[in-house]
Amino acid sequence: MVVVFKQEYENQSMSNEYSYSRGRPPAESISRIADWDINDSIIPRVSNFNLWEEWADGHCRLVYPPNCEEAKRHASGWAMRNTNNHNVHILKKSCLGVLLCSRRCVLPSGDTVHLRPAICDKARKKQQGKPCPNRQCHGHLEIMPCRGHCGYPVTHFWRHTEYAIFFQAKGVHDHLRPEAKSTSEARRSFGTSRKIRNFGMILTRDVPFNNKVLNLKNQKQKAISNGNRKQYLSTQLTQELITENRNINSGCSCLPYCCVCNNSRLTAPGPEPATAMLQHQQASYPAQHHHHHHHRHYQHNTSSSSSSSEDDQHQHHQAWATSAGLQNYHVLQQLQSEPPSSSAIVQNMPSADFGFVTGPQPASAVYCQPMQQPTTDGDDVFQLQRIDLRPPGQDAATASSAYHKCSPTTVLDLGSGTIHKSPGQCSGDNGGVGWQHYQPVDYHHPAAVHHHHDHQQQQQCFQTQQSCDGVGYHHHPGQQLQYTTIKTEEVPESLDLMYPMAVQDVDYYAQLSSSSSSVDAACHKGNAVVGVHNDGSMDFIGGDGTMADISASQQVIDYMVLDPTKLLSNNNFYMDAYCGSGSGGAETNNNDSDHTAVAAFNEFQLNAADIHSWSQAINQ
DNA sequence: TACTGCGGGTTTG
DNA sequence: CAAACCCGCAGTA
Repeated sequence: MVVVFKQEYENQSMSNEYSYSRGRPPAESISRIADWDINDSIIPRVSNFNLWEEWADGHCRLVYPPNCEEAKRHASGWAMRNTNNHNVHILKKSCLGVLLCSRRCVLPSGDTVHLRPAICDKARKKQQGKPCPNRQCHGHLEIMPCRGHCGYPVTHFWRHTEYAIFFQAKGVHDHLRPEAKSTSEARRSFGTSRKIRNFGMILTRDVPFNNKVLNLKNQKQKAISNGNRKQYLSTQLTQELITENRNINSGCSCLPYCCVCNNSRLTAPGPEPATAMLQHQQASYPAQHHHHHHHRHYQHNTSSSSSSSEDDQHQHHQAWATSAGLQNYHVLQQLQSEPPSSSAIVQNMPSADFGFVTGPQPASAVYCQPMQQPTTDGDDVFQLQRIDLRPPGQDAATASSAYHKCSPTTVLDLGSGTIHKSPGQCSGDNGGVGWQHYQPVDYHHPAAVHHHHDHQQQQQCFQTQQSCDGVGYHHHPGQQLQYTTIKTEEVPESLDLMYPMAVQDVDYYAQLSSSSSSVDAACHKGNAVVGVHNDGSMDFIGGDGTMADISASQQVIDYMVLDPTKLLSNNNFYMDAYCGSGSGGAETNNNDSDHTAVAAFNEFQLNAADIHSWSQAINQ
């Protein structure tokens, strides 16, 4: 057996400057493509390891160092339960899905419920049927099982060798990420579900700095019981956020939404229509890769020495650099009026900690926009993202509620840097009509302090490739990120966005396998387009999904508006668009509208659901 | 009380 | 036969 661990190391500056994008593994992590299988009789010895991926998703193979605590614990953000595969050498786990509200309630803030199922069967049974944490909802908790692997739960395999810990995942989670394990544990330590209910509402309404307090206990315990564990966690903090989710199908070549396997429920209306899409897209959303300042390779002697001040800053930025922060940005704004005093922190726990996902998740990726750090000259720009510096410029609640009502008045094509304006329509297919085009303004790398945001954003907003056999990640040195700052002059408050774009620096769609060509159309992620309302709400729009869009910086593109109301109320709306025309993605879509639908659907996955990474980041 | 790993056993395709 | 699944047990926190 020829074993080649394809390394995709970048030199540090390169990784800082160019490397982050959706669909690619962390630049400092080795490729998720490996010429080994967990079931191989002989597993190669390796010395280069992947960074820890808490939310590993899709078909992937990862190698962790033998001293990786998370790997040793076979940890995962997903709720994975042990499954007996009658192989003492390989530990197999299957996903339990996520606990959802039976009514799929959406809080005024836009939050939804996504609790972590208990691993223990008995405890899990007790969870089900309990009242929804949303006090104003009369629904009950129910399990949405994972069917991400051809109709069966996603499975994780762990295999230990003397020199490494091998991890292999099969399937693509078709549901929301559950709350982070640390959050679940913390909540449990808090007490009964009744408390949860109350907490949930409090937190959802208020602050995002929640779990910092919520997990104090946990942290204490960890620190006490684990010696230098704490320090390790600070390292982990970065690494966990580096989680990169994209799918590299080595076994099943089905598309995540239109699995061509026999059992895929996604090809037909499933029992959980209201959430299937939301969940899938959420699940497919990569954990955030942020903050290269803390990036490090996993070597045999992994260590961390972040200063407290660094950590503070790190956490501070991280809250905004992660999609979770984005999800809650409006909540943060509310919090702005109050200094984050300890009491406030105690009272205000983020919805994330209690299993809420803020906002219509499909569109939550849109929230990344306010996070874009502008050049320092724009006081009128990016007020939202500067909550740490000043009071918010907009009312979050307004933005959230308005989100459901209107389509964007301003749309930024993240791929081309073109800004489109419209009077605002509420249609899901009004793409392009009436939009004005603004030429992108190229601002090269802004202040270094924003680097992590840049990367974060890039990863968030570039769709990842998924479910394609053999995904190649190619870097083209010497090219730079392009930052596009848009200042809307006519409607100053309507939109100010800057978005880091990888212009021609990444070949997202290089296919290593000829077999992937048939699914190119479905796999390609086009330009991410974000619409921002005057009130701060935003819609999410996908590009046309063609490769040309990736590098084309100023072309007019096709796009469609993903109407959150459709996403929430009609699970099949975009699904139909996605699957209906392409035979489950198994055939190439040549029709432009199909491209649009496919791309839009894929882009739909771009949500700011990485609440857990964010939570943990805050914690640690 | 819950998590985790283990392993016997059953069901299903 | 492989894979998924159920169940109980033991150790641990």
